[in-house]
Amino acid sequence: MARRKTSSNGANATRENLLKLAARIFGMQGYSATTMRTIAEQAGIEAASIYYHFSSKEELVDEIMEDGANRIVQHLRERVEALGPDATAEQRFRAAVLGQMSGLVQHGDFALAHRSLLGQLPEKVRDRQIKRRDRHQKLWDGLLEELRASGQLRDDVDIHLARIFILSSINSVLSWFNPGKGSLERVSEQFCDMFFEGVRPKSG
Amino acid sequence: MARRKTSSNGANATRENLLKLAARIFGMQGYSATTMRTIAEQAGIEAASIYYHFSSKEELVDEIMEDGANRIVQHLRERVEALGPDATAEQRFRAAVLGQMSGLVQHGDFALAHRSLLGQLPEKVRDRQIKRRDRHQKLWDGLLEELRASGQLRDDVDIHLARIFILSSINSVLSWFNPGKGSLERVSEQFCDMFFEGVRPKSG
DNA sequence: GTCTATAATGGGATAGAC
DNA sequence: GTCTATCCCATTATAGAC
Repeated sequence: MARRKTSSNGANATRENLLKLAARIFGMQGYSATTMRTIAEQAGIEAASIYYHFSSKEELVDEIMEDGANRIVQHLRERVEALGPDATAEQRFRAAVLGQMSGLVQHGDFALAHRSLLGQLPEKVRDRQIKRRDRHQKLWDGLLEELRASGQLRDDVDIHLARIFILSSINSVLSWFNPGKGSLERVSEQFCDMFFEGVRPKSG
Repeated sequence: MARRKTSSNGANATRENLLKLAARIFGMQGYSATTMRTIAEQAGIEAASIYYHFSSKEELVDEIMEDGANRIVQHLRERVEALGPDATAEQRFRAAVLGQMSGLVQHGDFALAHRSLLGQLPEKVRDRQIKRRDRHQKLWDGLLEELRASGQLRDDVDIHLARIFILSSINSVLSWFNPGKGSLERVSEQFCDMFFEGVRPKSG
């Protein structure tokens, strides 16, 4: 995926392992509360050994943020594009909802880390992630404009508010969804149904 | 509001000031990254002086969490109960949506701190706040059940998912709403309209 | 590639003067 | 009620052995 240091295979395996472990711990405890010692302990090595793989705590967290965001956006894009060119706007929208949800859940450690760390980071790392988030929101605005062009979005609905409305719900799965009981497909379908039809009975 | 130490008026003013300042800093930087020295600096005193008002960093953050949650729930309850006993379920629901939103915005520092700190706290403090959140969710489930009893919530809509759906959107205002441009009344109304009617045109 | 040892810094908290 | 001075400990990061 990303650039590698000059090193053997064992080093890269350790590196990947450190990224995953660190993502989980950063996500649970926050940036400052997470120490290099704690990460090292989980990995079964000494803290100093981490510095062979990452030059600093900041570089480690930077890579976690990049990696996490990349994985989820890529997951979402693949799901939408897999529909092919003949899909309707609504089909694409529904695929995007499920796509983002399943991306968040599948890469849960990175997603949790990304969300919980955003506010707490060194400035350079944070600025890059905020720009990335803006691009991601534009992707969603595009999906909603397609929806409007195809006659599935009322004229009096504000696109930005509609995007906030659906994205808040999608992203909330991180805080409560339990893969053991319940399926994401069902959650995604119910959210989309509420989004399109509302909750009020038709013969109210 | 809460218990006071035996002290003069000046002490309580300083204490309140410390709570507010600390809430803002905790909310921005997280629990571990926020130092007693930083809080003291913002308040124009020395770090050691904080310990006259609070016995520890943990007690300080505990009081911020309690205070923040109390303020917002009370604000919401007042808005709903001000409607009187003859209000419809939908009127009560819409008042609750706007009530929670305006509570979050008015007590922004405490609300932000409460949200961003929840995962990072000493166990005892966290457990109490999680129980509080559960009670708050039951309040919303109650509002939704009233809605169903009054025929305004479709039978195939899951109450828990509907609660997550609307609460995620409400709570998101903390991350993006700018009181300078736009009114909460309008946001609340649009969210409620989308929630009840959906975004699809009636003659789709 | 990982270790031990350690440097340099900054954290929470306390003692006691004023 | 706030200060100065200080204790003790944890942190990031480096140096150099293996």
